[in-house]
Amino acid sequence: MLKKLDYNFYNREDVVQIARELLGKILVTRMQEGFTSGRIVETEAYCGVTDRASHAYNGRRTARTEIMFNDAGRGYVYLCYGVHHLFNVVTNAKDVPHAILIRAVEPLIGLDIMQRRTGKQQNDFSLTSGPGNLSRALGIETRLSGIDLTGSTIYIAEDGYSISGNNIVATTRVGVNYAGDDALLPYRFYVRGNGYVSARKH
DNA sequence: CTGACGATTCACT
DNA sequence: GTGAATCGTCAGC
Repeated sequence: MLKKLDYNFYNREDVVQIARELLGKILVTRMQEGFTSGRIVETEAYCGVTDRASHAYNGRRTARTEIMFNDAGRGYVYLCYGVHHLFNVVTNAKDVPHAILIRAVEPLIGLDIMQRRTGKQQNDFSLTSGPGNLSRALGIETRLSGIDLTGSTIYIAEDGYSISGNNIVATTRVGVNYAGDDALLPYRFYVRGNGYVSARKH
């Protein structure tokens, strides 16, 4: 049975620890097309004002990033390369702009809906591998940015499944070379051996 | 108002 | 491995 993660899960200080804990949890969307869900197998932590890789680095506060300065438990969705909708979870207290990028899930429910949304002919790993692909499969778009993750449209739940520490790989984040030394931080986590983990499996 | 560019993906060589 | 797609965002003028 599913138990939705509540405000107290998101409203904690250690964004890196939360990113690790999100592995094995279930991301659910309930849209017009129906119910879809997938188990989270890859995440990245973004540590706000002190993290050069974060959109909120150095307190950069704009219309787009404002949602990260909001209270915990919201979704932050933004458009990347004009094409891809990337889904993040906002954590920690109001005015502390921590966020966690969900980079890959393993599909659980609604495979037919996911295939329809993505137009994929086959059900291969690419269906929900990578932040752009999983958002498309689950129907997540930028217009949903700011959504309350304790609501019923998008939420994350646990079902008792857990991943042992030695099956969690910690490594550097993808596509953040511009971040100088912060690009070297081990803020990316994924499930060892899972086929849905996106590029650069080391 | 303008220009540069991105927490990516995919087709093609 | 390389390059194009594609457009909202944001700094700078």
